Parts: sequence; structure tokens; C-alpha cells
Amino acid sequence: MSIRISDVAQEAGVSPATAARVISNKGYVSDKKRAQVEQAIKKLGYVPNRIASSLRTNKPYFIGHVVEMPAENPFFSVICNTINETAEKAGYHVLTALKQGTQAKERAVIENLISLMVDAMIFTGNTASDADTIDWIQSRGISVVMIERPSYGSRVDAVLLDSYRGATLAMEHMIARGHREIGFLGMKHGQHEVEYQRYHGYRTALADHGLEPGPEWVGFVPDYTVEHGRQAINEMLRGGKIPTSLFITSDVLACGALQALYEHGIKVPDDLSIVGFDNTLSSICSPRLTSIEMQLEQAGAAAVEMILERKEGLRTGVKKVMLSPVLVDRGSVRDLTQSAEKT
Amino acid sequence: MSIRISDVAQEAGVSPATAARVISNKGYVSDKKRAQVEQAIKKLGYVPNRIASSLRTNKPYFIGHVVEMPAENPFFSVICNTINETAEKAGYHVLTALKQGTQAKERAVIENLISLMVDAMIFTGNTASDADTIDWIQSRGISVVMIERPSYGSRVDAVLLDSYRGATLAMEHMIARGHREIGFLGMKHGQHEVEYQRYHGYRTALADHGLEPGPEWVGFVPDYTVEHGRQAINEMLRGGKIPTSLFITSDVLACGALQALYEHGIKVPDDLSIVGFDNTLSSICSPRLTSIEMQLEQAGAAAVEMILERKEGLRTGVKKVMLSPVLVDRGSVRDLTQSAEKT
DNA sequence: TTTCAGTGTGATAACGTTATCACAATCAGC
DNA sequence: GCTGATTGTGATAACGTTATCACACTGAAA
Repeated sequence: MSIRISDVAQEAGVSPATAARVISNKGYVSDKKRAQVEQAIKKLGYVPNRIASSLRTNKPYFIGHVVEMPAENPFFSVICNTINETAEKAGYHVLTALKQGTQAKERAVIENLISLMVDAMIFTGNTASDADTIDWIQSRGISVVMIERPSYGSRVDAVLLDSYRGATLAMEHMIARGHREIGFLGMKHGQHEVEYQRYHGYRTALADHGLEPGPEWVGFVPDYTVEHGRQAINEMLRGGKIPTSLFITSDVLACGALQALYEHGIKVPDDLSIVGFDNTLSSICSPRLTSIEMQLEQAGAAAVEMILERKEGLRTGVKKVMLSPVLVDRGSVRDLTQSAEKT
Repeated sequence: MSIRISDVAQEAGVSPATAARVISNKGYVSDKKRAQVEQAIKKLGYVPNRIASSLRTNKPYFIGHVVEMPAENPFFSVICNTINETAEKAGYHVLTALKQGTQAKERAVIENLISLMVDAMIFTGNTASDADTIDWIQSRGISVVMIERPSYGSRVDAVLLDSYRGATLAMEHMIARGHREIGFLGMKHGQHEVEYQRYHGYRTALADHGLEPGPEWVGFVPDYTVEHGRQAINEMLRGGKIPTSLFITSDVLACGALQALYEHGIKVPDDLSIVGFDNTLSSICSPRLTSIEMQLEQAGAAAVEMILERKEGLRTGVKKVMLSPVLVDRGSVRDLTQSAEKT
């Protein structure tokens, strides 16, 4: 069924060793024999068997990627795409393992990847794995990179997205445009450091300007889904008085918010200004929203590059990369300073 | 570095063959030795090496998935998810290969998957590969399933989504609610059979009711993107008179359309009714749209099951599965018959 | 006691690749 | 014509697994 390197060698009238040298471009081969082998490869349609090669060399060129990918939220699929692209360029193949949340499940996924001999693993988003598991993986010579999972201390490489800075950018944007009544919609931050940073950035920015949010303008949801965003805003609207602007820490939530506002006939940005977060759906919804680009593409690429660095022996110490977010202005924040002049 | 089956055997005081029997649950092993081996596995943290196993058995339990996944359009990532899930349940691992469009690129991706010894390949969406390439893959004993790629005739298994029926459902929904002026926004259908079916369903439904669309109400875009949807509607609005409803053959396009309408202050469904297609973004946008659910989840699962059928020798002939779409009503079509009564 | 099926165990040889040898052959410099 | 480096080639042994033998041992039927 499958064509082996020895078939190629036979066809070309050389030894398997010589054929192997041609294929891997290593060692000395005369021009004549090289040409013979290349022709045989073409004729037989030979494709090297990477599985056998992996086994022999102990270098499968596999990177495992553990991630949860909700269909509704493109946040993670963006990272998936860049990881794949960057890895492919370096000759690695990405084994994406979609986990389902629980710790036991994640353990199974990790064992699966180990059984496939992965050179490295990337973990994206929230995890249930404890530090012992991470140690166990690393003890097998598998390098580990965490994306947006800051809680493992100094034992692993990590790519971090500066959520605090992101929140600050959003707030500065709104405050500079004259907003003083700024609401917040985000995710409950129990152990979620990242979520806390977004809220913390919000409160700090307000405090820096001597502002305090009305308590009815701050909402927390258990999860980033459209439906939660919708419900939260509906509840806020039931309260009566609304702020002049809202900082929403996820575009998915913001989409839900826009639905509720649409139903109530509240225009964005005329009646209410909004800044979203992560810049994933903000160019899809209507109206398009000003949002915080968290550099997801760079994050995926950076993770892969950190792995390559280690593989090539360029680095042994632990490295943390912190990416700086950028505000993408799509005009969903009304300029109150201008309109005040006009009236 | 890695713990081998022989290490487990030594720890348990048995031969590697016996340890292998315990691990693979095949052949006779006494309860006593089984217990010893199981304990040794636990103690050493042994994880079987699937690469070696694949090589030996010639059954890697890999399914390759060739697909293009634009970040903006969740259509394909939904299919990815179910393929992964279904395959994982059957003990297969999915190698997702993101292709970049050109024929040469797709060929490289296919060779890559062959080198990984995949048991089967799934192709989703438009491809550049010709029939020869598909024959070549199959000649290596690799089974092939096409999702939403109808043009290969009778040589390969395929999962088809009934676009014509989907269009019919959308049209019946609008016509039943009294709409007679129904516009169309879709993709150019050069060789794209699927796209043609959607347009064909639209025209046929109209004709069945003795209707003809105003020519300025029919738009074609080169690609399913938000921006194209937006531009197309902007152009339609420039024409002046608009229809009472629009059938848009992709939710991504519909999202762009909603942006244009929002900017012009045209309310959905009060001023204009819309039915979307594929039901991917229609619960995210505002307002939420009535859309045609194309059964993407079932499609992915069906593709995997067709592969399993073949592997288990339950089938040798070519099989085509046609999935029937369903309309999901989210109220984005105004009932003109009722409002006529009211006035 | 012999026979035979069933139960239990270990040695061994592959799967397709590649790293490491060993050994020629060539050619320059003395 | 000898040394030593460079160039070129093939045999061979692994990588970790598992399928196939071969060979025991048990208990029951003849």
C-alpha cells in the first residue's frame, strides 16, 4: 500500500541509505545518484512517512494546543489560526485538542497529546490543570507555554495580554470625550485574575478622575455569552436612569448588549456610547464598536516562537511576554465635549 | 526520557508481551499479573506511545481535515468542532489542516497529511484540488469524504447541505407573511454549484407565485464578508425604493447588511424584513435574524460516521448524505397580512 | 493415561525511518 | 608512492510498539 524509502532506492538503483540522504538533504550524494533518486520519487509518488521518522528521531515536530473553543466566541479561534500558521512555517504541525472544561477531561487531553509525542504544548484560556500536572509535562522534556493563563507563577513560559492596560485605554477614550457616567459590564472575577484586571482598570481610571460609578451601572455575568450580555443590559434598563457610556469587557457580551438596546430603541452612540473588548466581533455587529485589540494574532505567534527558541537551545530560562493592547476607534463613543459646544 | 512498555514490564516483573496484553486488553492475562502491570503503569506514569503503535499497526487513528477558516465566518469552525468531537469519541484524533486557497497549497497540505499516515481525509468547503488528486489519495487506501463540495461526481463519499431547499424555506416564510417584493443578496455563482442553488431556489419560489424581482433588488458579492454585505446594501439603498424583505444567503453578509441599515435608520423588521442563511451569526447580531439552519453539526458528525463505516468494513460503495435545512424563526420577518388587517 | 481445548506466558520479528559505522575511491601535498 | 583529508556508498541497528509464534500448564472428556 505505502511506498517506502527502500522502494525508491530500488527504483533508483541505489541503497536505501543513499535515498535517505537525498530526501533529508544530509551527507554526500553524487549528482548522478541524486538525480536518479529524485526521478524515482516522482515516478512512484513517494511521500515520506513522518510517523516512522518521528519515532526514529524522537522529534515529531508536533505542537499540542489545548483550548476550549465556543462557537459563539471567535476569541480563541483567532489564536488557533495564528498558532497554526506560525508553526507550519517552522515545519511543525499543530495538534489542536479541544477540551471540555473539567480537570479530568483536560488530563485526558494532555495524556492524549503526550502519547502523540508532542515536542511542546500551548495552553490557551482558562484551565483546570494544577501546577503538578504542568510539572509532570515538563519533566518529560515537553516545553509548555501558557497564553492568557497567568496563575502558574514562574515555572512556565507565558504570553500575557495586558487587560489592565486595555481597560485603561477604553476608559481614557471615553473620559477624553467628556463621559463622566460610565457603566461596566464584565465577567465575575473569582479566581480569574484576567477578569479582575479589567474591572480594576475601570475602577482605577474612574477614581483617577474623582468619579464613582452608580452601583446600578455595574454588572457581572457568569460567562461570556451573547445571552448574558443581553440579560444584563435589560436589567440595567429596568433601573431607569442609564449612564452616558458603557465599558464592556468582551465583544460577545457587547453583542448581547446591542440586542437589548436595539429592542429598547436606544441608539449607539447617540443615546449611549460603548467600548467593547478583544476586537473580535466589534466589526461584525451593528453598529460597529470601538474596541480594544488584544493582539491575539501576535500572542499565538509569540507562543510558537518561544517554543522554537527553546528547541533551538537559544534559551533555557523562563520567559514572560506581555503584549500591549491598542484601541481601535470605530466611532461608537459620542463626543460630548463637541455636542456641548453645539448646543 | 520516555517510559517504555518494557520499563513497565520490568517494574511489574513480567515480559513486555504480557504488559502489552494488559494495555491493549487483548489475549489472556492472569488477574495477578494484570494487577501488577496496572500498578506499575500508575507508579511510572506510563503513557503509551501512539506514534510507535501507529507505525506498527498501520492504523494511526488520524483523520485529516482540510478546511479554510476565516476568522469572520464561523460557518466552518462549527463543522470543525463537531468533527473533532465525533472523531474523538471513536478514538480518532483530527489533524486540522488550514489551507490557503491555491491548488498548489492544497496539494502541499494533502501531502503533509499523507505523510502523517491519516486513515481518512475530510474536505470542507471550496477546493482547488482536481479529481486526479482525489483519486491519488484514495489509491493509497485513504478514504475521502467531501462536505459541501458537490462537484466530484460519484467517486467520493459526500455530505451535502440542501441549499435549494434552504432557499425555498426562506422564501416560503416571507411569502406566507405577505411579502411580494423580496430582494436577494448572495455570492456570485461561477462554478459554485452551492451558491447557484441558493439563487435558483429564490427565483423559483418567486416564479411559483408569479413574482419577478426588481433588478435593483438583486445583488451579488464576490465573497462572504461583512464588508461586502454592507457595501451591497448601501448600493441598493442609493437606488431609492427598497423591497419589503430581503433574502441574504449568508449570515456574515446579513451582518454587513444590518450595519448599512442601522446607519440609514432603517428598522428591522419594521421597515425591512430579513431572512439570513446558515444560522451562525444570526443569534449574535442585532436584531437577531430568522435564518436557515443548515445542520452543520450533523454534517460534521455524518462525515466522521461515514469514515468509520468504511473502516469497519460495513460499506464499500460510495454514499451521499443530503441534510435537510430547517428555518429558525427569530421574528425578523414582519407579518404584512396582520398589519394590513390592523390598518 | 492419553487427548484436546482452553488458558497463560515469553521470544521474536516486523512497521519505515535515520544515525552510525565501516569501507572505498579520489585527490592534494609532501 | 605515501599520508591524510574529503567525498561517496552501503550495511546495520535502533526508535516503541504489537502480531505471531512457540511452548507451557490446567482440567475435563475419552
